[in-house]
Amino acid sequence: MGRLTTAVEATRRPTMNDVAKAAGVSLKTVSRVINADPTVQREYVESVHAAVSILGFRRNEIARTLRSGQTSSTIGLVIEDLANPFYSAIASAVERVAAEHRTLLITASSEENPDREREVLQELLQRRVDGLLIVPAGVDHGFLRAEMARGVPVVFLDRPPTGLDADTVLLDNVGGARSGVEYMLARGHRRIGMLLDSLTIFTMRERLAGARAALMQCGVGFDDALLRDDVHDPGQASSAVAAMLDGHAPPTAFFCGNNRIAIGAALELARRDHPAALVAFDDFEASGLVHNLLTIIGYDNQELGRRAAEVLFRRVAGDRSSPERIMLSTDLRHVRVTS
Amino acid sequence: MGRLTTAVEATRRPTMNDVAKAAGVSLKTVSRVINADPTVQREYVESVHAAVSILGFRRNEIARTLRSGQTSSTIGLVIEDLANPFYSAIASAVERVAAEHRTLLITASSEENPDREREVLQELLQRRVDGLLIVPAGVDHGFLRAEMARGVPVVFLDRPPTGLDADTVLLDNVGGARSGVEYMLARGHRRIGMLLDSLTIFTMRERLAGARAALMQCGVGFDDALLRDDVHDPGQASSAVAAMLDGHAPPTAFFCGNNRIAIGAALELARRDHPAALVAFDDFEASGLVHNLLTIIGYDNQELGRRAAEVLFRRVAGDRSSPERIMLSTDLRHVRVTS
DNA sequence: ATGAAAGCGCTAACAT
DNA sequence: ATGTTAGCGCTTTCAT
Repeated sequence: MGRLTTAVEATRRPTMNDVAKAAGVSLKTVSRVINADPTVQREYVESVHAAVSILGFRRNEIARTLRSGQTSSTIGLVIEDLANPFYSAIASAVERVAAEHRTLLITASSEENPDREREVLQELLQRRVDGLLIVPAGVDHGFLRAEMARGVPVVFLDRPPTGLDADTVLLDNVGGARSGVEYMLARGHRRIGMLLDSLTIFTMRERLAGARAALMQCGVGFDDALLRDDVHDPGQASSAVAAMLDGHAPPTAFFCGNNRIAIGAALELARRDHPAALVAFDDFEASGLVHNLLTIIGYDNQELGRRAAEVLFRRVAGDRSSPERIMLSTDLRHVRVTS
Repeated sequence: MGRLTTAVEATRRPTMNDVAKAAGVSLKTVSRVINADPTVQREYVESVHAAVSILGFRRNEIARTLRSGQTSSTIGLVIEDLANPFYSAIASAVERVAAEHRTLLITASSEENPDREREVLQELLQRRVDGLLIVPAGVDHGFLRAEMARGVPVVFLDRPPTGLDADTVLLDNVGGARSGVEYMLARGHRRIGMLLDSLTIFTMRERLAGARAALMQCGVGFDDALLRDDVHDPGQASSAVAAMLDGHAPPTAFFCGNNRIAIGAALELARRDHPAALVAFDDFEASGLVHNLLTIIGYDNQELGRRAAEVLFRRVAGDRSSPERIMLSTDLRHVRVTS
């Protein structure tokens, strides 16, 4: 018998009412104690705390959020893929800022799928998050306008929104790419292979534009034969490098649109012991292992997330000034100067 | 006047009641339509949908969760640091499984701080998550027992819980380390430097034990002078390697407790053009850039998160069988065979 | 300083 | 097939 009753029976979770009964006070007094309202007798405070601890009471945030109307102390971050270090750096920085505001972070991956992105945004809005941070997968975000009007702050990172005016934090993609390519040109390179992910991605278009601008300004011109887009991973980057090196008039340098492309390119060069130079967007921890001349177009990769989160929490706190556009500058990091 | 009233006024969010009025039906009919209850006249279904779309109604999940009692369709993952690729791989895999269950993921970093870990767990429980996945930072988790009895499933990953019996998914740290070191011994290495993060971390103790077992079994014995623990990042790993190589009777090989240590060690060897061999836990994307003989003690780094999440959702679905202990095997990956 | 009553937005139980 | 009533666990009036 005893064993039966003490066995795994889903013990009902104690509510404030249970605590009130146990402590011999009213429900409201419990609420006051839980919320550290100073207008409660010390005696009551103590007995409530005792009851809380005995019963294992834990306030139901769901109920609190519903009644008090507004803040769920939760924000949502929509990115492409948490496994990619670029995005996990953003998530990590956002989470840190959120913690300072006693807010939890829901991370959701869109997997570059606009439909999935929309779905995930709906789910986040249904949960009444206090705000949204979005690395847009590129569709129209007009459907968020109504939510924003209802007071849900939305901040875009890394890529601007489409069909919507909202706070946005971007990198200086054009400037970074331009100065990286200018550096290659200054070192005498004239044939620079361009390795980019899909040009449907805003950052890739911008980086290509910056690179092109440098080439044009220097009078070298832009050779379409040296461009490979839709390079999604290191393996494809390696193949692209291999193909270009095996072709006519191979490049003497490569511009890599992101760090995974840089790793793939460096691997192929290492395999061939080829001396081509590399200039690449995004730093990565193992960059020092590259034996070729390597110039990184770098930036503080936590700053993107941090700045965006800061803007978001300013909005959550009530700031209704017009949308902010922040552009983070990049710098050249000469990882390996001699090849 | 018109401009004033249409200006940014926090439009109240429409409720089911508003929809009901707009559609000329009862609240409950709206609820039925929203929940796709088939017992509603087509005519009503249509007018409700119309009202929903005109008003921009979005069901309040907070209210639904409160009333229907149980599932918030949210789970929590507590890790050390989202910026570390080891953890972001876990988070990514968990998120994928969660999405299959139409569940969102709250990620929270403990930053290796037991107090923070506890805080974060409290906050997650207050939000009534459907379940918890924890990479424990190493304190006593007995306080979770009451929650588990109340039906909140908890699964531990990468490290076992303390003071609690619960589902746990681990890597074969001992076996992996042992076979890695055995391989080095078979290649003739007798002085193997050991680079590990803090030995307060379960995985580090296990990996050390495995390495030690291989050394003892082979009759080489364990030399404390070759052990460096508390190696937290690549920089410290580089320094440790430098110090050992500059000392008496330097190692001819290094055992690296994780991938960040491996990167630091490889960097130092590359700087010196030193031929020491490396054997390292965890694969990393840039491992191919290492020029030394490199053997990786690898595993499917998404599997840890995936398996743990699968167990969790089985529990959420009601499985009350006794706690499961899953151990994932490792394999040796010979990244660079000739040095 | 404390408590009683109402109600957040929704769903469950029970009519009709 | 539809509506009415009650109530999830809490906070917010408003009394006392």
